[in-house]
Amino acid sequence: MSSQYQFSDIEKKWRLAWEKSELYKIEIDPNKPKYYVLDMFPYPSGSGLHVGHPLGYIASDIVARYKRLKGFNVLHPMGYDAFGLPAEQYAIQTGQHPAITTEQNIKRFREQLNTMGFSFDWTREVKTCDPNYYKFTQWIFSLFFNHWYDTLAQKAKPIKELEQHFSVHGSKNSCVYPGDFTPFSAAQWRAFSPLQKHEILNQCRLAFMDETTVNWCEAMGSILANEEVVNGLSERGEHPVIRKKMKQWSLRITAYADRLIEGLNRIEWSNAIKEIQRNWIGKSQGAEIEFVVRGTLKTLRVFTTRPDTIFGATFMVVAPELENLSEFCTEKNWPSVSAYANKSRNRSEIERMAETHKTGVFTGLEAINPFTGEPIPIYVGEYVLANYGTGVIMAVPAHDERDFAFAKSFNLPIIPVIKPAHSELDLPLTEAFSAKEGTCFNSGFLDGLSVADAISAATAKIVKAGWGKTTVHYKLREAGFGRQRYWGEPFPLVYDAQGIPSILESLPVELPSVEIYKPTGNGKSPLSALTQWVNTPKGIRETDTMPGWAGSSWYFLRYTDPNNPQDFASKEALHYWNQVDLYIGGSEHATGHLLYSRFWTKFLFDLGFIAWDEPFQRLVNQGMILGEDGQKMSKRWGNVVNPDDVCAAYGADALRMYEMFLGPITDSKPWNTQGIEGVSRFFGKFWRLFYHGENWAVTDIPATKEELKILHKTIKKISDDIENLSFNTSISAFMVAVNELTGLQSRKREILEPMLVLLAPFTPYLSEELWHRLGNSGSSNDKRIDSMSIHTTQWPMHDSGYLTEDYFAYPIGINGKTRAQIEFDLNASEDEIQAAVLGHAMVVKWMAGKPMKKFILVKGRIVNVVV
RNA sequence: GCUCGGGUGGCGGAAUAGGUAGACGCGCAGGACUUAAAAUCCUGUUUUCAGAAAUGAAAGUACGGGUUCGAUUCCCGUCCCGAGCACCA
Repeated sequence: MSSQYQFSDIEKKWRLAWEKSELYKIEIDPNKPKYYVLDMFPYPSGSGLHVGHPLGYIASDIVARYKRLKGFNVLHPMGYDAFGLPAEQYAIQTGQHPAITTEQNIKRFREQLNTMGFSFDWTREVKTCDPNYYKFTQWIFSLFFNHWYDTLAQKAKPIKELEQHFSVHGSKNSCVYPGDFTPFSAAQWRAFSPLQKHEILNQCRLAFMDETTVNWCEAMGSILANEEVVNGLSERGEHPVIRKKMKQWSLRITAYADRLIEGLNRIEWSNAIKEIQRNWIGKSQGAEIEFVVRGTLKTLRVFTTRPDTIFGATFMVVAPELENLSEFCTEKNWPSVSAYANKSRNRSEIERMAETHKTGVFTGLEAINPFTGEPIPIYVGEYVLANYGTGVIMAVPAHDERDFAFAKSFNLPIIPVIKPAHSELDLPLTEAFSAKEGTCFNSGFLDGLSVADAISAATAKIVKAGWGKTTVHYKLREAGFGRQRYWGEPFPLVYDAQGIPSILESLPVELPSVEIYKPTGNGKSPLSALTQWVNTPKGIRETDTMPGWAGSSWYFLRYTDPNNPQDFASKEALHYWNQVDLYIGGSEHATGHLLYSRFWTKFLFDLGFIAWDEPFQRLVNQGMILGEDGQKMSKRWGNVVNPDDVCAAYGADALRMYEMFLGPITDSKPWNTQGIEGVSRFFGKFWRLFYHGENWAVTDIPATKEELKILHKTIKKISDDIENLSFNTSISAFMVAVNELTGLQSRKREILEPMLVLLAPFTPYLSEELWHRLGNSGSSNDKRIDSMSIHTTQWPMHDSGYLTEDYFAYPIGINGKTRAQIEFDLNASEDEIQAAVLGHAMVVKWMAGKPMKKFILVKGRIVNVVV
């Protein structure tokens, strides 16, 4: 056995030993409290890892190991989000089946993870592309299909119950979300054809077919989700994206909008992520108001959050995409209006956003402002969006910047109705006064009211007069759930001759093999070419596949019981492992995965499958590790550091320790290759506490009070720091302790053995090795290595008795400036201390004969003399 | 533009129920060991001024104010950086 620290031999030896003994395999154990610590599901890319990737895994592994040592039964699994575009793109390029390349990537990924010494229970590995897994993804989809949302009960209910309701009561009191179908009676329902029934039920199902404007990317031959489009270009590849009507499956996430906002108050996530989700859901409280179109029986319904400004509404604007646009236009004006509308419709998002000034066309019609009775012109204008609110606005140019700009270009009247509470407006206005505080004027019965009061007063009047109602609108859109792609979960359904879908009960519906992976270009997936597969005795299959986020929206539940063939997870496993206690991953998933997972969790909660409705109790977003030049690590900049190289040169323990030492886990910070030397030197120093030259130097001599103080101070610090995920400071504490012990030439088992346990979560290999060299090896015929592994021992308790001091060297300040330091017994009285301080030569000097005004003593902290 | 974070040595960063600013590490400088180098170890290292030195003084946590015996920490204003959202009525 070498007296030197030879990390490569040590790490290899223990890696094999741990694997052989299945050290990290866990089972339900009702006698132990559970702890579930999870890393975000990685996509097994072929390009390998850089040192930034494992950052979160190292942090979660430290917590997992710490919790185990504290006596918790820790669930710490790993798996792969294996469906998705990159594997498919690779298949298109190389003609290799994505399942094969994905499997190769997974193998390599797992090797890299194992090198770094993570304590994953690999018997629980899940892959979203495995039929044994996606069988349940398909099953959950069928649950969405078979449920509707009851707005009164605020939960999902079986569609059968709704059909029952319809056949007895018709649509009356059905409380179905969103419920904007034409009302019908029970008799009518019973008389409806299957197709008519389907069309109504489709408007109720939580998974439904939606004719929507989608983001169509020609280059990729697919629809993209809103979050996959950045500034009118595809996030991946930066291809142009246009808007296109398409029928596809969607999930009715907006039914859960309120609960998704509310739940944020009950979870420990960063403010940033909560705020992003709130913005994304974009709830606004307001009113819908009917404006009569002058000279017709028609009305235009607007949505506004500022009914207090209605006396200043001087025109209206309708969105060009509005279906029934022609109804709100005179015949004479129709040619110019429809020309404008067509142009807008065909313009891409980028073009429309690039437009700096407001455009529009007069419709020739006027509406009556219900409050003033005055007619106001109706325009069609691109700046009004069809898919938000009602697609129609009342424009108040004095108090809205966009309306102001529009009024300026069309020379429309600008009537101010709100002024600052304690000053006057400068008239004429040069810009909109859009503050949400102020006082009403020019506003009839609202004059003198504050904005808040005027909103309630105006709303009350609107409701009382029957002009409208209070409503809530959301920015959140329904979640498009179809991709015209090959490498994803097939939908478990077929359509009959009339196009009515029905669920296939026998799961999984396996993804068939194809010859050509490339999208067809006509908007259909490669599966549509497989006529034999598509045509079944029961009907025609859906050929879209599910999006990448389908499998990742529930994988954390599967880990609790990953090999269960009957259920997505057993009741017992779900009950025992419960919520994820700590979830670590990047913040880029704020509006995708993290929102969808919360949605699915709430849905499964409604159905009674799980007893909690938030998946991740505590979420931590790790920062990025930048290249040494301070730029993002990428091949393009040539600044990528490969963890394999670091492990080979310094060892996995050093990589783990150094990544944690760089700075707070949540911060982005640059990598510095020289910095890792510091960690290496620390290992050397620590090792030399055990070895003096060639010789083993640890003794059983009892430790001194001073040594015990160092140990217990460190136990307390490390325990607190891990709980707070403050790993950088715990590593400093280790270094301080080792420096102090080296100074004392302290080589006692009583100190070093607990120090090793403290270090074990950070440096699993080094700690295990020295633990065994200390003699914790059990008998040679003991086959179960975990009975003697440091990773199954107990975390030391700190004894505050060793930490209390008898004396403290007080800094003595004169008017707040430290001028001297005097040691006092901590039990000394204030009078005693004051007398001694005032008699001290330095104090006398700095008081310079001036009288003392005040004497401040903070016990154990500071003394300050005020003169 | 709006929202949320954040500005501390040459660098990564410590320290906030208000109490000795700069822990720990990197880098740098000097020294020990060595024929020499590497490795290792030791010492110093916020800035300015005075001093040969020990040391002493002043300033200092983006900037300007305020509260306080005392502010990196709390309050007000300004500037800068990062992230998110962005015609959402």
